Amino acid sequence: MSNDSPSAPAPTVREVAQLAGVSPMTVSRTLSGGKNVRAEVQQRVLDAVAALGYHRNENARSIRPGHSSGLIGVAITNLANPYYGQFALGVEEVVAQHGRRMVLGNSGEDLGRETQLVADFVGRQVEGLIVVPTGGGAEHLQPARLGQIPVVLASRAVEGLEADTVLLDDVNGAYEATKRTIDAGHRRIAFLGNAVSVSTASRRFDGYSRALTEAGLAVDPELVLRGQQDVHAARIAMERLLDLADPPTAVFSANNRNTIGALHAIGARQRAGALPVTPTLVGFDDVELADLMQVPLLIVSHDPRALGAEAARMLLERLDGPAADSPPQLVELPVSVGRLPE
Amino acid sequence: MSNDSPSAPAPTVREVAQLAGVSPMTVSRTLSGGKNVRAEVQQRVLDAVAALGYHRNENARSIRPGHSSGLIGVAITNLANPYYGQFALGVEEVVAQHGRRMVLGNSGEDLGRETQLVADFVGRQVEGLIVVPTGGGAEHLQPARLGQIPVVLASRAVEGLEADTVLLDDVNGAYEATKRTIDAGHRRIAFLGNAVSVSTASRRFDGYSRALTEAGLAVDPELVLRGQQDVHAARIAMERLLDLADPPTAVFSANNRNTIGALHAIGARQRAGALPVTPTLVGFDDVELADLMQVPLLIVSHDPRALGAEAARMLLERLDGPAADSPPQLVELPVSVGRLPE
DNA sequence: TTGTGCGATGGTATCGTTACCAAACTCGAC
DNA sequence: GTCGAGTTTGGTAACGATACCATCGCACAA
Repeated sequence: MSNDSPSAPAPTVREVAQLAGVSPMTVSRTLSGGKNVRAEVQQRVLDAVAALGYHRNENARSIRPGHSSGLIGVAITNLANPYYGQFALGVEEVVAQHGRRMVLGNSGEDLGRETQLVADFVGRQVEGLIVVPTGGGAEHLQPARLGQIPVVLASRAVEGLEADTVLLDDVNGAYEATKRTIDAGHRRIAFLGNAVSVSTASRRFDGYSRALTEAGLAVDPELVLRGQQDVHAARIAMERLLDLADPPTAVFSANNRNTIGALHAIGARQRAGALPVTPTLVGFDDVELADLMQVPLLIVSHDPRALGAEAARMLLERLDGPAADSPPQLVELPVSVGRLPE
Repeated sequence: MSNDSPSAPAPTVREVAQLAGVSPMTVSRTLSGGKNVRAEVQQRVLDAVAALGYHRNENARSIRPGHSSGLIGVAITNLANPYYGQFALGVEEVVAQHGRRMVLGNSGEDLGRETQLVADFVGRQVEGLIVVPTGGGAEHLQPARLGQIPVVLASRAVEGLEADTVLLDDVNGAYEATKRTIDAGHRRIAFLGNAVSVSTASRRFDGYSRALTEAGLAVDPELVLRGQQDVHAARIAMERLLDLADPPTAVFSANNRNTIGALHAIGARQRAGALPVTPTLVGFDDVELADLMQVPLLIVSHDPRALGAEAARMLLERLDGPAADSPPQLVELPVSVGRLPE
């Protein structure tokens, strides 16, 4: 009902107090529960709050001793990947249940941006950090740099950094999926992966190669293509595999970007009638619609939302839990390996 | 190098000053550019900052007059939808370029949570808001409630709210796609849509029905199914259409959730060999892999990242631009309508 | 030598809020 | 009517950072 001047600053507790005819303290008390304030006075205060459109200044509150900001800083690598949208959702849901808010930044797989993000989060007095590390550097996450702010690493580990970490069971997922592919009779199984420096990529490669080795199969360098960070690069890599003199009969893809790229390459050749034998695709991460493709498919599936939720839970345990000083924990969430068709 | 006590509070400018043997003012000056501070003193200060792991408290800074928080509040409806991940990415990129940070909240299509989110953002002194409104209420976004904080509505408009708005060209996109479907010979074209209260849904329905009407076709209530908010509901709706005595030869789907659900329904029947005629699918929003499906498909595509970027640009124009008081603007971003196969 | 001007530095007050203490008031018991 | 206990209210200081003004010192010109 009231818009004083065109560029009035936000109203303060003082102005509310004046309008209600009380002291600022009474306003403050009313807004934090109303203990020891007469009901009639409370009503006057609340009316004044509504009339002025007053909101407590959380930043001012947060500089007072004992009070904290209620912010959780989240740095992820690629918001364009639906996987990380789900991850962020899981984080958001859990922290919101605990009265916190999420500040989200996107590093774009760039260590410099990640470092900047983290420094900014700290300056904003976040209570804790959840980071999907780009890898390639840990300096900016060391406790000496962060002071008392706890950090949880999600999805990827960082060497040389002691911190709570939540991962997927990458190694076993990749191992199990590759093993089932071998059991189905495949002998030439290729590998498509993202950047080697990313810990998920190397863990999944480890599972893949362990399964091959255990079955007495060699890891053929010709069939291992790594470093594809987006769908386009993955498609080109898959085309290279299809063009080999002796193409693989199955392909293990280490993440959903690579799976989608591979499906595009396969789909294009199918339509062109230029694919004598359709390779079996084994992919880590769920892909919407993948189950409808005309390609034999085995998915190692998991729930990124649960991953985010678990990271948030670990962080809140440090913040609110009793054992805030316990040693860093490592949690590996299970993945589920589907079944190959027929 | 230094971790005093197990639970030391974050160091303050005072402690840095003491360690460097200067006054807090000199520290402050050094950290904001170093004007009028001797180089040698600056170095001492910077050493002390590094030794203590000091970060300026942005919250304390932000309560000083003239200084603002650098935060942009973003409320979206469904982070699980890849579309909104891309949208958030567009926002983040643009605001980061302007030295701001994004605080992201997910409303889950719930007006109560949206209201709470917005109030919280205001309390945290965000400089501006970007909201994808759930619809069904505008009270919490009225200028009287927000004070001087500018708001940009994205993707969906809100009736009775004067605010900058950026939409897609929903009506024309739906009209054009429907028209091309009619031109291709289809006469029974169904409609699958999300909640009627969502403005995109009704705008796209408008375009659909206008195209039908102009072609002298009636909107058949039997063929219009609305209110499907997720993939599962959409699949069931599509199955109902397929079960009709006289099923549609084409289906217009108003968003990607409905498109994916419809593809699942169609795909399942195709595999079961229970689909005499595969209907043509016309869908708003891009869908990864949709182009590889064995279904005649026409996509009305657009770039959610550009939508987010545009919303951020409009907001920053209000904040930093010269014409901060100009009347609310409405921008409609173009969509691109593909071509029907053969 | 004295004066002038400028660069370097520190003291103080302030932003919005609330913890702490003191003061004023209410009510019932004697 | 007086006292004490409990409730309600307000004043003051402090959180961390910095704008503003005062002060100090130095170099150079007269």
